[in-house]
Amino acid sequence: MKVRSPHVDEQHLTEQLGATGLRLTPQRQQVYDVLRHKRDHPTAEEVFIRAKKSMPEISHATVYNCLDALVKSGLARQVTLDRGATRYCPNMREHGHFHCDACGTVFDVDLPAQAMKLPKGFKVNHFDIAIHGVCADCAKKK
Amino acid sequence: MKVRSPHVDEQHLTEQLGATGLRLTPQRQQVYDVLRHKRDHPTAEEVFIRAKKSMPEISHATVYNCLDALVKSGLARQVTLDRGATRYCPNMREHGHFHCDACGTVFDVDLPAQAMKLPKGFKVNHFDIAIHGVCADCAKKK
DNA sequence: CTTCAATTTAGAATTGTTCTAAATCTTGAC
DNA sequence: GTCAAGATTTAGAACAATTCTAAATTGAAG
Repeated sequence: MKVRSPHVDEQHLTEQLGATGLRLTPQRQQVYDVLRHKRDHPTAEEVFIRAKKSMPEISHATVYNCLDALVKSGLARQVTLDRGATRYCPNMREHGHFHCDACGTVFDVDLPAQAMKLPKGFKVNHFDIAIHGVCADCAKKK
Repeated sequence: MKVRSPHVDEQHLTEQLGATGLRLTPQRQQVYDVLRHKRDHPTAEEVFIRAKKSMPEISHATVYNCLDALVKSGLARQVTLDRGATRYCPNMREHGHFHCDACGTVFDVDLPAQAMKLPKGFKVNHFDIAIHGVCADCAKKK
């Protein structure tokens, strides 16, 4: 009998990963905990640095592997703004990302875009929508 | 007296670049022509290869410089999907990008997202909205 | 406890982008 | 026109982000 649940949502993690044919490993747990702990849209490098604090042997490649596993299993999302490094976000609710051109902070904002719900005082310069899916031709082929 | 206009929108280009304090150079013209000629959202590398066909001495760095100049002047947009190379798009109309997960093609699609206007038969897996602007704190500071 | 496949690891390799310093081109002042 | 000043281009080096590789480790199933 398990008495403690030292990590967030251990069972949920196992289920989601399992459904994609992946295992829950200590490293994946750790990476997920890092994302949940501070939701500031860290890059893979930042996740690596944070994860090392309580798991000093974790490697770069593993962080990328874990982030990919989480994304594939629907536990996290990639956020790509500009040309810089990809960022990661454990918020799976439908939402957009507001990037402050001045301070660089990335905020989650509500959708839909019709009248995009932004916190008071925010000013939009421009926004990009990227949709992923399957085009008509490819859908037919399958 | 100029008799021919060998390139698309030469005057428009000069104006837009000029407004940002930049000059219209043969290289910038060439890069812009490449983007306009085949609107398949090429990466900087692809633009480089195409531009070389009629301007063999053009360099890598110049292509990046030109693309940045076009983006800054509002003549093209960056499209960042996933972790790969940034793509470029000369369509300045408000629109989103549909990435086919099967064939990789990137299609322009109409907005707004309320009932996102997709071509018939397209299937959406997920979409990301990235908004750029200035947050309330930073707006106050200025 | 053995076997097999999945996962992790360190570090090398690759890819995409930016930087650097020198050469070239433009523009405006004369 | 000529010249100086500044912008732009160039090749290649440097850098940053990501992926790959091969060996070691781990975990699950029999």
